[in-house]
Amino acid sequence: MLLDTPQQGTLADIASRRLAQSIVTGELAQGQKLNEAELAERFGMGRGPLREALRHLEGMRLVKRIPNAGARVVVLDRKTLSDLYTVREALEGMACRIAATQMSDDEIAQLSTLLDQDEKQIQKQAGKVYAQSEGDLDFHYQIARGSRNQMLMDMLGSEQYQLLRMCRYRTSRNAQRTQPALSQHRQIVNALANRDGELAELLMRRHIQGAWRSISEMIDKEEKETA
Amino acid sequence: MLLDTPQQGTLADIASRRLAQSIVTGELAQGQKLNEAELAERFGMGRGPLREALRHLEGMRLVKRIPNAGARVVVLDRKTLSDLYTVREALEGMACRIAATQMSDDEIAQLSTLLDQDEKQIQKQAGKVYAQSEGDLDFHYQIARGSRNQMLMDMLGSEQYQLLRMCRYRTSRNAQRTQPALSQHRQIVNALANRDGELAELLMRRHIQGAWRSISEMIDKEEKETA
DNA sequence: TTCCGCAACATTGTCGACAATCGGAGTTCT
DNA sequence: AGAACTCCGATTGTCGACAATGTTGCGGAA
Repeated sequence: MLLDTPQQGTLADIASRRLAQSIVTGELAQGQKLNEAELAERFGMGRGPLREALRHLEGMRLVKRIPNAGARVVVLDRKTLSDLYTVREALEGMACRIAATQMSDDEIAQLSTLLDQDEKQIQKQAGKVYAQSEGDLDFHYQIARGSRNQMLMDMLGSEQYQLLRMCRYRTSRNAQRTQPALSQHRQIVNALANRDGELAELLMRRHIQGAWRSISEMIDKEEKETA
Repeated sequence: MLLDTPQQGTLADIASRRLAQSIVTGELAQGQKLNEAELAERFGMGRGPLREALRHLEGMRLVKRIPNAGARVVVLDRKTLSDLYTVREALEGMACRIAATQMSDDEIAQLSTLLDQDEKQIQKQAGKVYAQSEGDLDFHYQIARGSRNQMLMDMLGSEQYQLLRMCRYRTSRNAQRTQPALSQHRQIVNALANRDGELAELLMRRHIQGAWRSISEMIDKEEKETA
């Protein structure tokens, strides 16, 4: 995978990664209070590095800190997710537009190969998960890289995709949107291959809007079940 | 001003704000090494809170940290600024599109009033600075607020605008772009008043592209002078 | 009974000291 | 002379203890 960060630096960095992992996978529930002393002990470190990690996660929007009252795991309610997908639409649309002029033919071909692999995996798993899987994120991240825009890559990579993964862990059981998603990916690659940035941006934005509609419906169902 | 943060919380927050201010105004030069002990003493606090502040500033992209080697003020080279303006174009374009459907008539009217004030100030100051001034940022921030998208507001407010202000302090002496900028702002307000989100987005994107071209030329001149 | 205040507890915020690591000056070997 | 090695000072990373702040539950008064 291209999104994980195996290299281990300071304790604060390690704590940051471990916490991010726990939050994304749902091991730490949304809204859960994060006790500094407890976490520090669990990770075998002092509270200093852990506090720095919390600051970092706050910047990544994975936790919300309230002065003198501690940190809690962020809660992905409907509004927050809606906002997230809107921002993604803007950023990935732009990335896609630029990628159409900046990516090499080789990179675009690799992107196509990636989709072939995904398709095989889908058939093997009988349409289990795709738009919910890491393969999808790889596709999007490769396009972000294609923009050659470091800030764009940072924003999409280190913040947004973590939140997306978090959202997916929460709602992964349901949701079958693999076929339309794969088809849309193919269209996007076509536009990139034709160096049509405007079309590529349009398609990417539509793709993300579609993903949001799918997630949104899923949230509706869940709310009805819960109620 | 709507962008400053007068409320004082923990020492780390105070340090963060003071450092951000010093960096944005150029009091701390770009690329300058930030010594923890020295800064902690200057601010009259321990190194703990200061380190947390540095983590926070790293998240805001105002400083760059290298493990075991300290933190330095970010350097806004041509590529970084180019990336920044591209991201801004995407985000503010989206904000503008949504604002066209979400802002109240009253808010749009206030926006228009804001421009009137700016115009007066320009005439008084004989076209001194505008696209370089905080008035411009106010305009953009009001539109971000109009999107009703908290994530968008956070990104534009706490990160991007700080970098923009930093860029402006660096290049404020030159650059006269007040008239076209004001005119473009007026066009945008018109589109908002007509509830034409698509046009508003287009105009905002052009406006930011124009701003980047202006900044870019300025950087070119500076480089020639320096060389 | 219910609401308010107060006190004891739990948690966060801060500091100073110690350990680990990095960069550089001086030295030595080829 | 140039390059690499080594040691030393400086700086960052980490920890444990203390202070400040929030929270909780108990008891008393209306």
